[in-house]
Amino acid sequence: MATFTSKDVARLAGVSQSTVSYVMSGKRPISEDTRRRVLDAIDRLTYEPNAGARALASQRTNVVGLVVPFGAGVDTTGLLPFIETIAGAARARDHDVLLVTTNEGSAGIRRLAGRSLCDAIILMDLQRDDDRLAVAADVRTPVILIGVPDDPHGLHCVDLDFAEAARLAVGELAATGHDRLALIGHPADIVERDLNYVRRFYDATRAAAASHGLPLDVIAPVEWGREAASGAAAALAAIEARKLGVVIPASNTVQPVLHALNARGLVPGRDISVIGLLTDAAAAETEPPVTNVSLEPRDVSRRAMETLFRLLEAPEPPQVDLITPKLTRRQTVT
Amino acid sequence: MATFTSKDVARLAGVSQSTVSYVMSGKRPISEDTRRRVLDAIDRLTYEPNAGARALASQRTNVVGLVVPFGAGVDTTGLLPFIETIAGAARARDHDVLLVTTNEGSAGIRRLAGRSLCDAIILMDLQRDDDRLAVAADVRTPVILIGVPDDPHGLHCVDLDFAEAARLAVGELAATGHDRLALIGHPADIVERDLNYVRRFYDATRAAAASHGLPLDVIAPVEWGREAASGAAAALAAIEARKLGVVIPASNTVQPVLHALNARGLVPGRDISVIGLLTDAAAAETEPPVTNVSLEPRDVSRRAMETLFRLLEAPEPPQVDLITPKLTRRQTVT
DNA sequence: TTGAAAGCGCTAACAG
DNA sequence: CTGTTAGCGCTTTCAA
Repeated sequence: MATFTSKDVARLAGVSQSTVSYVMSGKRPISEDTRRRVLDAIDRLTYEPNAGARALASQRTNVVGLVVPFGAGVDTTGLLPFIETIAGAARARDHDVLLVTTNEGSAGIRRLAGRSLCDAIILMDLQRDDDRLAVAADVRTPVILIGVPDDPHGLHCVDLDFAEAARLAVGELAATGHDRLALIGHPADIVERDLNYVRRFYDATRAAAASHGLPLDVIAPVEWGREAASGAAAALAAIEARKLGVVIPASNTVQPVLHALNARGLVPGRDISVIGLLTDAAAAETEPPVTNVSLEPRDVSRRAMETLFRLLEAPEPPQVDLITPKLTRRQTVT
Repeated sequence: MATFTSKDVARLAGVSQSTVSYVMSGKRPISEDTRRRVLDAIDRLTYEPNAGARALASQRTNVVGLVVPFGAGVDTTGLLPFIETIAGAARARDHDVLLVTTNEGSAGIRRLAGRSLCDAIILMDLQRDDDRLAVAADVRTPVILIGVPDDPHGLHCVDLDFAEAARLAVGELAATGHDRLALIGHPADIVERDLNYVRRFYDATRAAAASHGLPLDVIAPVEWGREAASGAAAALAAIEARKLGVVIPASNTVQPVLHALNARGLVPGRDISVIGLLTDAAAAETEPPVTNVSLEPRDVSRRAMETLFRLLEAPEPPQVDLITPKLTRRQTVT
């Protein structure tokens, strides 16, 4: 497969190179006749425009930079749907996705922007006070945050409304007559990284419990995996309550805790209630299916991409765009 | 943050633009003195070379294209480690990763190659007879396959040695005195997609069972999730055997089947033996920890990237590079 | 409605 | 050891 240039297309179609360009971009009117000849030449040669040349000339790469949390022991559960949705939305507008990992820190953002590797950047997995934000705000390339840091530095934010999620969970447990609540925390390294949504959820849970007049025990940190889950279950078993309701915001922790409770003879949905913060798909697959507040990465990602493409057409004042979660009753709350 | 060009650096350092380029690439000797001045200028301006311009001039993008299986209901379990390892290896050599999803089909490969978006492509999730292979073989950009199709079309392949994995599993069950084996299959859509490794594993399991003189029941297809796992457990329970050994190559299916067996009072590791094909990390986390044949995406990815960078320096005759799995005894085989 | 031509920012001969 | 210069393949004025 030889590789052709727009010059070859032009020659074959008997037009100038600029005409080929204009046919492709639609940026100026072209007679139906020449347009046909050009398009015909394009696919007879299976011509594809050279991305580097195009980027150089047009200052547009048609690439979206995506900074994802790898490496650091992250809650990676919901990550794939984010990536997938973002990639899909990008392709729908003839853009590609360049992947950068979080462990590069701000250097990754500098590189994406400095080298003009992409037209816009999506930043995930924000810490509450993230040093990458200063860089992100400083850079010419528009940056969209998935997550809401303490200070967004004038950047656009999109995220699930974690405070509302907490309110929904607590509200449901209050409405079903629980007299005491417990919150199962995240692993220590996640808490230490001070991820924005973790704190947002905890704070709102506390506030909601207080406003319902319910005592709240916080069991944290709780690492991933079986052992830690057993420990958490033991701690739950030790709580004195007429009717105890448990909230578990760490998706990965939900299933192990359900098992551990069962193993102690505390059947979720009968002896103890559990509400998890996880995707509907994941909630439907737990054993037993856990009543959940939705955490839908696809919705968040889609919204982020909409914002991104709007920003690429015209600048906009930054805003915080929160997506409302919903509660789905399954088998773990009575 | 204004953005500078190598001309600005040259001016500030009092040298020519080409000298700046050579300092960065190391492609010709530079006196210690000018090198210092240039490097100094570079970081005073926080200069970063424009990727498009560099690609255009050098015919090298410093980008690796990665085609990942999204969308199609894929066994997505082990995907993240692949991506992560590949991204890391790329960064270690100053390359970035451009993500393309499988559901674009061969068009994705055409685009990556045709637009010169990357220097090399890694293709995952191959079907045994994949229409993308013809395109991949036709294209100037080197392509590395993770997986081994029936006909590699002269492309480099890297993968786990699934046949050896099957032999290890069957051998272990034979050695521990099992008189009958069962293989739990994949979901129907995965089988229909005719993924290369699925067939390789099945065939080798059959052959190994035969060579040990052990009867083998194949229970397939088995969908993801609880219900299908119960069905599979029922089928296992119905098999007449003195000592039954089960092999489960679908990572996602291992845990649900273990639960389902337990629920029927068939305790894995006591009443029935189970060997899973999954990563060591995942195996250690199942309940109970399942004896496993390793499926280590990191090793495979690392190897693929080594091959890729070698190929970028000099062409090489294609080869099939199989990574040897190992068996780890945990608690589900007696 | 179309063409000619000037760059975009870099690399890599070629020349000294 | 370093500078000059000719492109890389595209987009986009400017002119017609």
